[in-house]
Order: sequence, then structure tokens, then C-alpha cells
Amino acid sequence: MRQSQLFTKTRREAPADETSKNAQLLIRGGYIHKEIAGVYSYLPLGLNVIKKIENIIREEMNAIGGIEMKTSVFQNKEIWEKSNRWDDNVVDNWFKTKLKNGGEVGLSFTNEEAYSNILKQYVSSYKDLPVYPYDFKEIFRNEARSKSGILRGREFYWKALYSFSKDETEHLKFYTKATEAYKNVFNRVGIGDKTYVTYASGGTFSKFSHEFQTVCDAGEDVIYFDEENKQAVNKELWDDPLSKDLLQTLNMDISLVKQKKAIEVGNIFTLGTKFSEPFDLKYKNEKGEETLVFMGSYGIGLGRLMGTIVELLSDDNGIVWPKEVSPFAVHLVRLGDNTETISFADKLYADLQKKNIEVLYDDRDLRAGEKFADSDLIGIPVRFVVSDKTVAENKVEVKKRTEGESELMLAEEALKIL
RNA sequence: CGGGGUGUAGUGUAACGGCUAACAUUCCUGAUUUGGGAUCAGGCGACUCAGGGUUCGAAUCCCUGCACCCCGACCA
Repeated sequence: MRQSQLFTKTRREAPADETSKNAQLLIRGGYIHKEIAGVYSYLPLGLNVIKKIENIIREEMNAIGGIEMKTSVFQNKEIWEKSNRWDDNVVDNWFKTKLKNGGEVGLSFTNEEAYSNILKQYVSSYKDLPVYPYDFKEIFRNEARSKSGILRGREFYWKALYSFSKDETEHLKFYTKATEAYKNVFNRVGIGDKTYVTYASGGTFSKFSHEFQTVCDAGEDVIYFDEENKQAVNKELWDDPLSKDLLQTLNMDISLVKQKKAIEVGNIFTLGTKFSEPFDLKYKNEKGEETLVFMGSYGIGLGRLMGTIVELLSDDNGIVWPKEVSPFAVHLVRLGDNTETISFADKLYADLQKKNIEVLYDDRDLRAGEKFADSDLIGIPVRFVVSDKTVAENKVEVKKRTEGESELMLAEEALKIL
């Protein structure tokens, strides 16, 4: 897109009411707009990043058998009463509202009930299982204290997948696959090296749940981790005297263990029959016996993930997006406004579009310094500069966001870099 | 929800209880510039979060509310 048509502008200074690095950089770059505490709108650039992340997650979920759908935001009170999670004394961060006829509805804060209830309509035989539906969705939680920019909001966008398996064995097979898929996601968005599969407290049906914790000072969790063996344990679990025996089964090398703050970018959980029981979600096995479905849940917060990437990958000049989540593949920056330069840049812009390469074209008549500062702040990984100087040699200047040096090359060569 | 802090042009800041609320930036006009947020000249833009009180006089002091930030609790 042409930058002259992008209505957002960069700012020199971050608003005084944002102290987190992610919010400061994202607001300065024109990625997000704060509505109220913990609630942000995603501007064109920000939406591009969310879409990139969404697609990576979608690909990885589909690869392990996930089926995308969309559950409603408004939730039926009766459904939630079945699992005893409607009562404000049980769940205190519901957003609830009233219908004209006086009935009450809630705004989803999670999805187990909706999925269990829907699947009950369709699952009746062992032939119907396993099944792995998921959705991307806005989630609402009336947090007592939202914080850290987009890391912990009252409204946020997440992916939630639920696994419905015949039994624990089948469940565990998928659970392992999901763990690998999650690792792929975090590797692809560029934070894999700092993200640990972390043991956390489980529930009735398993000793542990697993969190994907990314080591980062902005995090609100503390993990104990063994860098060598890529193992980690959440502090809550580590400190719990009841779990001492369990921890010994993990064969972590205590001498290598470090303690650091971390951001929970994803988690996976064995639910067992916790929800299939209240919803009477059963199937007939080969012998015709009624059997409870065995469930698991798998979540990733997309906004939080985007914020984590910014926290980790930025420098004094701005954001440094990894290739896979950058709002554009290349930032084409035109310097100067003489006719030859403009037509050279316009042609390059058209060529890039023809090749389906996503390009942000800075066609504004501004001074070089301002354009470079904007470009660094926005953080697209590759920059093409076209100016009178480069056009005289019929070349393009190519610079990576992570590198200080640039290189002059022919347009065809430059395209190959992307 | 407990504790602490802060609310002043779009943004960042200043202003002793006292003159027309100042400066920078953004934006608009013009000139000179044109490879790392240029320079000069001019201009627009604020009933100082809301409501009440003290005072001859309040952005400034007091009370109430609201909003935002931070620490803690919570995070099924």
C-alpha cells in the first residue's frame, strides 16, 4: 500500500500513560489505539500483524487435524449453569448484559461450555471421534487490573482449540502433537529460542498442564528453567509442597536451573471428563456402551503474542519484526521527487505487487531523515531505498532492519532477497 | 479488590494562590532546503478530567466522583 494513503502517523513520543515497551512502540508506530485500559483497537498496520500471526496458527492447527469454526460471543446462561460457571461467586470476571426481554447473556471469557454443548449435538458414536474444532475469537474478561499494554487486556483475540477424544490414550497422542504444533508456532513468529514448554499445575485428570512461557522481563510469571534440556517449571508449581514428588519425575538438572520472569504465550490442558460429564457428552463404543468423551484445551492469545514479539524484538529505533509476522515484506522508501526517481519507484512498486510481495511504499514528499526514522520505527525487516543517487546507477539500495550496512543492487537482484 | 501515583491544546511538558495558561512537537501558510526526525517567518489549536467547596482571586488548596499508570491480591 502507498504510505500516503495510510492514515496513521508515527509519533516521536509515546503517550505518558503507557509505560510498557510493547504499547509504547506499537502506539508510536501507529499499530494500535487505546480505547480504555486493557482495550485496544488494531489499526491497519496492527491488523496486518495479527493476520500474519493468525495464519501461522491456522496452518499449524490445520496440520494436526484442527477444524476451524466460530462460536458466538454472546453466551447462553443455561449452558453455563450446567458447568456451574455462571454464578459471579464462582467466576468473577464475567461481562454480563441483559436482553430486551429481561434475559441475561454473558460475553465469552472462554469456550469449553460452548464447544461441549455444540459437540453434544453431533457426537454419538466412536466413529465420530476424535475431532479437533477451534476458533479465533474476541474474548472478554473483566480483569480487576489489566496491565502491560496488550499483554493482559480486558478484551483480547485468541485461538482456542478443543480436542474430543475417545479415551486418554487417544487424547495423549494428540496432546503430544499439539505440543509440537505450538513449538512450530513460536518458532515461526520468532520467539522460539526464548520459549519453554513449562510444567504448570494440572487438574483432576492430569498431573500437569503445559504452558508455553517466553522468557522476558515484562512477564508476570516466574519460571525455573533448564536451558540445556529446554525444560521449565512454573514457580507456582515449583513452590507447591504437594508437587515435590511430581517434580522429581522430571529429571531436571537442578544445578543448571535458572529463575526468570516469563510471559505465558500459550497453554495446553488436559480436561478429561470435567466438561463432558456436566454436558452428558457421551458416545457409544464398539460394544455399544455409553462412554464419556475425553477432552483437552489448547489456547494462544494473539494480541499477547504480538506484544511479546515487540518486547523481545526491538531496538532504540523501534520494532524489528521477524519476517513471518511483519505487516509488509518490504518497505519501499522513495527519496526525492524528480520525475525519473518517481517513475523508477512507481515501477518497482508495481513489480512487487505483480509478484504478490506485500509492500509498503513510502511515496510521501518528506525529508530522508524523517522517512528513515519512520521506517525504523515501523520495523519492516527489509528496506528498499530509491533516490536520485540510486536511479542514476539504475539500482536500488537494500538494507535489512537488523543490519547497519546497506547494499546497492539491480532491482531484479533486490527482488530475489525477498 | 487493598496500597501508591498522575490527570493542563492531537502528543510531550511548564506555570509562587495573582497580568491574555507558556514552551516544544504535530497541523496550516510562505521562503530556503533535500540521504538520518532541517532552518527561518507567520498562523490555528486548551472554559487546565467532572462536580462541589475555601478565597477578593484557583490549573495550583480542600472534598467527592471518574479515568489512567504502577505494586500487591486475583487470573477457574
